Amino acid sequence: MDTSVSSQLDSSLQDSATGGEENLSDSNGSPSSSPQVSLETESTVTVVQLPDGQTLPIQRVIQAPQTSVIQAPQVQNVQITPEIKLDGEQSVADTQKRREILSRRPSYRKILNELSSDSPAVAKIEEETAEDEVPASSSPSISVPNSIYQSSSGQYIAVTQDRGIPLTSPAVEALHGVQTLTVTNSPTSQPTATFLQAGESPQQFYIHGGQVLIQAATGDIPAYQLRSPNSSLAQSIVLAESPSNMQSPSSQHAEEITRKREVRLMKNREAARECRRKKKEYVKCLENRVAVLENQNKTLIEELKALKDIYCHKAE
DNA sequence: TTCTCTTCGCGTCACGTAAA
DNA sequence: TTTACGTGACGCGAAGAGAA
Repeated sequence: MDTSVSSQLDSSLQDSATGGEENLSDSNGSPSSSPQVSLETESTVTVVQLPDGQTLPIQRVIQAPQTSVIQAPQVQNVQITPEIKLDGEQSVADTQKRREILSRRPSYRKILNELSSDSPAVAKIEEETAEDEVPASSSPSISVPNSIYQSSSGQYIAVTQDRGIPLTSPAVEALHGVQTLTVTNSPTSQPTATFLQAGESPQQFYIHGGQVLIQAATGDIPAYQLRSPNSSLAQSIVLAESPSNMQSPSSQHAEEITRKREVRLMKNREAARECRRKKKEYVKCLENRVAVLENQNKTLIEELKALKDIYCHKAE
């Protein structure tokens, strides 16, 4: 199942063999109950230190086969960020310090990518989530997801694959019922952004990453929630007035502030979603790593047992 | 069936960091 | 210095599980 085991053995060997920073719970019991063994290799003699303080000098009795986890040819240092270590004895007084540490922790993408550079079996987090975003920059044709969205007031907006978007929504009353929106690719837009123009209507629909920003010519600035049938995620529509139809400068300023705030919230919403996704991936990766290290620990213990048996057998 | 608890995901705020 | 971004923390609601 886990093909990453062998590739990760080398990199994480030091940690488990020397009782490194990671506090792993073995399947046999707690780390304190499992034997702690340190190996010191000199030129020809290997000193095996047992948990009871006893040391066993082994003079090259056997050569561990190449597959042995002890004979790791290229041991790499695995960066274990100390922030990951959870210390149950942390006092309340250290909360602030801990917060500082946590806030300076590199992003999950960075951590995972570092891990993956140590061991290629660890999947990298892609720079961008390409699964649900439209590669507008790579291709002039834009594929709009075939989705039906529902606003918070129960209105439906259908997005069809032939780039037309028939709308039957009072939310866009200026469109007078069913209209088709043509998709235009703004040269200045972001790669994943799409502008929609509603026929001859001055209304512009700005679609980015599942979010729709509607520029309305008239009316208030209601906020709508969109629901994609493919996901349960509620997505918001922000209606922003076009600059051609402004009232007093003060209200214009207020609306500008409101619009900026809505855009910021929308972006932050997306960012939070992405951050959670990365965090989940990161946690999954750590869990895999724990499993691998536990496995290694087990193997090392068995190997040590075998070595002891051989040694005792020879000593007799 | 109803209530309670737990888990999960979301949106928002606050803050730190890196880039412009 | 400003801006954009990433992320921890917090609160909320929905969904599921278990008990009464």
